[in-house]
Amino acid sequence: MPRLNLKKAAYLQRHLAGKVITVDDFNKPVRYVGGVDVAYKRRVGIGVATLLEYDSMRLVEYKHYITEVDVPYVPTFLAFREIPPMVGAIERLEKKPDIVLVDAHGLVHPRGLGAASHIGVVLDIPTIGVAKSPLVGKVDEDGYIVYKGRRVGYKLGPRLYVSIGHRVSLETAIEIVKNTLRNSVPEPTRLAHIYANKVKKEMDKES
DNA sequence: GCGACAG
DNA sequence: ATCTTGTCGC
Ligand SMILES: [Mg+2]
Repeated sequence: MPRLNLKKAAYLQRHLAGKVITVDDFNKPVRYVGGVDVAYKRRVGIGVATLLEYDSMRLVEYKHYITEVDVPYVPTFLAFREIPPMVGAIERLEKKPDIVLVDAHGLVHPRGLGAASHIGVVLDIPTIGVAKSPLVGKVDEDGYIVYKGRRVGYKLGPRLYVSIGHRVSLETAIEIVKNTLRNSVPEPTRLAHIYANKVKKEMDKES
């Protein structure tokens, strides 16, 4: 059942954390921004990836990927639960996003590898972590999330925490997320969340 | 050792 | 995140 060896999982996270790139390394100017989220129906995960035009925040396309999820949710190990459905959905996109917003933390993590960074390193794509609640660290007077003496993220709102995922600097990540806001909520992940739940409800009718 | 703890 | 319908209010 719980196929998750926390000992090995933590080791893998520390290993991959060393591969996280914290400087801008993506196509500029950004044309397409992606967003990913996952909804669940029992043990079935429904991952959704959206792709929007950066300048207009208009949805261009979105795809979903359904897969069985046997890994339980364990704080700081979220990636092992959500990466499969998220990756499946991202790979189904016809166009490729220049950077992807992930509904989770990136560098704001005990071992420096939240799900947003984990996905970025594994797929080698630029990512940004956009979480709705804190995980670690303290917010200083300027809004930066400080953890172990390092500025790992930024609190953009009461329910919005931004952090480096992969191949992007914190300042650039903050700027990009700001440009995707609609009523204080990142549009790419907001839509991914909505579509994931829509697919889920379709499944409810049947089973 | 105790408590916190993304989604 | 999920379980779960209707209902109050703009
Ligand atoms: Mg989510």
